[in-house]
Amino acid sequence: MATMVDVCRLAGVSKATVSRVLNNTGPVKESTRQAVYEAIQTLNYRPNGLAQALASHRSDTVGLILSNFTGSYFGTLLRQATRSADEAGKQLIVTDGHDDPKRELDAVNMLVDRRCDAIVLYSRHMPDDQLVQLIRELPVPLIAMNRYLQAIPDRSIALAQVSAAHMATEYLLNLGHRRIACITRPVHQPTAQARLQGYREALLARGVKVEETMIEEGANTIPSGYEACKKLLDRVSFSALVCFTDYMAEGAYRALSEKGLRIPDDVSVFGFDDAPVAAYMVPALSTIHVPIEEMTRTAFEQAVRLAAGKEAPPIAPFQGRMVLRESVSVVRKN
Amino acid sequence: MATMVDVCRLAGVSKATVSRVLNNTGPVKESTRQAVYEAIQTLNYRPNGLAQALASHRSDTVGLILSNFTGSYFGTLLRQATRSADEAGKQLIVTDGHDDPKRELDAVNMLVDRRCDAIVLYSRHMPDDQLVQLIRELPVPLIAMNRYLQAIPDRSIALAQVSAAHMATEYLLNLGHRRIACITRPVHQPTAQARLQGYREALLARGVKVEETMIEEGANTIPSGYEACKKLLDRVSFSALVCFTDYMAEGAYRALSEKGLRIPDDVSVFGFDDAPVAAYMVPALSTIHVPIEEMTRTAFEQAVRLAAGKEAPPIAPFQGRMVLRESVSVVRKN
DNA sequence: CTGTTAGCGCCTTCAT
DNA sequence: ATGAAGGCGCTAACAG
Repeated sequence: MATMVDVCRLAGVSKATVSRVLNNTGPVKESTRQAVYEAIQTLNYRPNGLAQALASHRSDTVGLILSNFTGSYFGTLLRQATRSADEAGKQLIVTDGHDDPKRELDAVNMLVDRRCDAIVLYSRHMPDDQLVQLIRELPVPLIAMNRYLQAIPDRSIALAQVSAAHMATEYLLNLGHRRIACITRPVHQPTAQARLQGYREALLARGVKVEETMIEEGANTIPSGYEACKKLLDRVSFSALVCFTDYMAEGAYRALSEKGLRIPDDVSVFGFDDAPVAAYMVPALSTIHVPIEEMTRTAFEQAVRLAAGKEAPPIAPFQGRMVLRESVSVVRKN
Repeated sequence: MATMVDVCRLAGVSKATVSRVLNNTGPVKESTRQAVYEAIQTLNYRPNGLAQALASHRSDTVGLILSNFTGSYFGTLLRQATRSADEAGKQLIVTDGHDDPKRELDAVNMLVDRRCDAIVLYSRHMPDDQLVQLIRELPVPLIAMNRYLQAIPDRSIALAQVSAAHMATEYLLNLGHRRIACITRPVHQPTAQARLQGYREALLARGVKVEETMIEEGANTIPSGYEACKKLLDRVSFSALVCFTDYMAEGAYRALSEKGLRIPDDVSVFGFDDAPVAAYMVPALSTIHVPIEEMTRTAFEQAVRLAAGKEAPPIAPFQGRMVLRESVSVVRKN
């Protein structure tokens, strides 16, 4: 691999000059610029990114920490992340947080060691206060996705979870449903708590008693949605079902079908996320659209802004949007 | 951020010694080792990865180039990639190839500039010979996934596409089907060509004429599978349908359902990939299981092996495996 | 407009 | 067992 000095020799100039034409920093006579270009060409020279980063204190790199790579949700997030990084002229480094605060911390440290310009962390388990402290102590800007940290609203990207779940539940209530079951995500996750809160508040606002037996926990996967729905069917009767994830709704579809129950005639089903599959399920799934792309783009723009030392405004929570399709109807039995 | 010299001063030793305790290279008296550790501790020192890489010519980093992040296929791949990288003690850098040979080349170069120890490239469009040449010229080892490069079998990971498609088609033939339609992936992709070949060969082996009108192209997505199936339904009649992707099968399910056709009573459907959803579709989808995890693991192990300058054996193509579920049955009409 | 000179933070012989 | 010194390849003042 040719190095900068090789270029210097061949072009008959100093390293400073080569550096100048490389980075367009400072004036260079056109003729010498050409000479340098030629040398670069014939030597097939490419600057060493590590050396550049070490000397300039910028690596043009942004790190992304995720703990789940499967499923369209994170696929969409990842795709937008690569695009945003691209647009900002940054390299994206993706690392696994293993759904564990300790390992997420390790990941952050590795990224810092690699001198990332900024870090985007999608964490489900790290406590808010620990996250806030981490962000404050870190030598590079860190944006937390999937959080609303009111102490540092310019570092967090969140979805208005409570109102989104409220919206879906209320919609079912308006259709006359009173027995509304729920398949939640793992309840130890803040996201699940918030959605459950929205679900409960909507019911209570209508004077419908919340029965804990109507709530079953899944693990965000299709199989877990299937199992959770079977448990519910064995335990209680309901005319509507809210699933806190489209995947779990997919599993529920199967469980319902196996019981000979028809959607929405016998049971209305509401999902969450608006996964690409939702519109093609049979029947098409009504769900809450989550603007993942927009949120991801915002996260990266903010990260890049902070990395550049620019002003970075606080970011308001994003709103979910109801997408009504075929899986819900007015109540027909109760 | 504390640096190595800070540690030196505090511990009263030289950089060499600090380096030794850091990397466990060379002997150090136990007492001084402790002193160094303490200094590191109190200074909260973390070595600069860039500087380490620059000086040692190893970055403990492996690059992965992908052009698609959506869908469970790449989700699974990505998850395994992070795991494999982890196990090898490497950082994973994921970059977008944008489904374009030119941009894939850019991505490779950026990774080389960052001094990755090895690169794994999942390319769908770069011609074989260009790929081979690239691999030969590159200063770091590159493993091509989704390819069988017989010139360099130690650098390519492939699935036996032809036989997999053959297997599925033959199975349908054995059930008595003769009118077997096909929704293919974009035909300009080598993968699609190979699968089509398997499909055609199976039919011909049974003396069934291959009708081009029975073949429709999709784009690997649910919506495209839906559209392709609708076109087929408007054009020809068939008792079985082979989809070269489970996603497209999902779309086809919906199209079939809209026409009032039942699976498998009216039409048998065969998928490809064995996505997590396959077992939960209604009816559960019969498909070809592709060992993505195993292939990915192998790719990374090979990459790491090569990066370490070790022996790296040639890698035989992986085999698909039929997974039979509810979506196929003996022919009932024709 | 261009060259000189220090670093950036660490690794790595080679002495001692 | 430890230290001194010279890179790794590039950027960034500062002169000229």
